[in-house]
Amino acid sequence: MVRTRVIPLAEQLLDTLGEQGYRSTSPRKAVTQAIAGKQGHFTAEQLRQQLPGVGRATIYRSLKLLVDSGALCRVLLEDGNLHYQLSHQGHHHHLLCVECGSSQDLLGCDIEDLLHQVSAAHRFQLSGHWLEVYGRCYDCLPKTATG
Amino acid sequence: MVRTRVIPLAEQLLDTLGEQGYRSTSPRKAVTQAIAGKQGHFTAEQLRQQLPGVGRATIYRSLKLLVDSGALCRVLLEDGNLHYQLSHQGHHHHLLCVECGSSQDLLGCDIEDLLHQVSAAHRFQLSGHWLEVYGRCYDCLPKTATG
DNA sequence: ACCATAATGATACCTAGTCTCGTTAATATC
DNA sequence: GATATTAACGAGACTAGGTATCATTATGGT
Ligand SMILES: [Mn+2]
Ligand SMILES: [Mn+2]
Ligand SMILES: [Zn+2]
Ligand SMILES: [Zn+2]
Repeated sequence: MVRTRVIPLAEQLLDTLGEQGYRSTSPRKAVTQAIAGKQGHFTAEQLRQQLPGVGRATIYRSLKLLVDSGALCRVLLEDGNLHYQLSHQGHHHHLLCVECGSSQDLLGCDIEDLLHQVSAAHRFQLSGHWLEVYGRCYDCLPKTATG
Repeated sequence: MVRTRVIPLAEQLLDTLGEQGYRSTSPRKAVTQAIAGKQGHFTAEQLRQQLPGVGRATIYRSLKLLVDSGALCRVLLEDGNLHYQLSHQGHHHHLLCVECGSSQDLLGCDIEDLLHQVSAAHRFQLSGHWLEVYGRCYDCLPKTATG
């Protein structure tokens, strides 16, 4: 009997679903394990190729559940492609490197406050927003001042 | 001979393309006229239905040219659908009403400054961003304090 | 008027995602 | 542990939105 290593985070994801009444099925175990092992953001298609035994509809259904539960966040790349990424906190945004594709969480940003202010000025009742920030991460900056 | 009314803005859009070396063709005239007559945002599909004589590829090609030239901006609705809208100024953002679908340009917003600050704090070289703001416009707010 | 070629539209194709529906398997109850 | 209920599954058809191909047409320069 092979002892498969269960990543704690995967169990946690599954538990989150369980608390919402969703059953703990083996496709969901496979999906949550695969996601828990991911470093950066990924597409549904990548996940699908990694889990050929799981049906396509199930992949998409699981992603939706995890996004709705807050465990995953959607990331819109500059090229328009939608990726997914583990969400370690609540609502937040990403600094996406157009060079290496890495993403950093945007921390200590009072964009919400700013949006509330300007919304009020426009007599607009703010209910949500979508923000993505593109550029180059530190590792991808040209290291010297001249080319 | 029918005298079709040419909307000045349509000519202006066509001129913009002309300055970039693109020919003034009749499909492009049809597209720019249709767009010039639009009030709010619209989808490629709506434009296509309005112009059954223009090929689908041409609709998309024209939209791309106009976005690239800065005459149109893309607007991402909360449901994920991509719309287009005349761009009266340079880079800017929209307050999108989830009730009536209207959009206001977000003015006097120093989000760029804020993003530069926080990017610098993350040692991130900012090159672009995408922001959409969702909520209710003044007309769609409940008019009284109680339900 | 003529020419080079940009632009077009019909069509096939593609990617990402949803829907349907008959089958399977997870949980609750006994 | 057996049974019943029904959530969840997967195969596959389908859809929306958009792109690639390519033979034909129309534009703008001379
Ligand atoms: Mn994140
Ligand atoms: Mn605008
Ligand atoms: Zn990078
Ligand atoms: Zn409204």
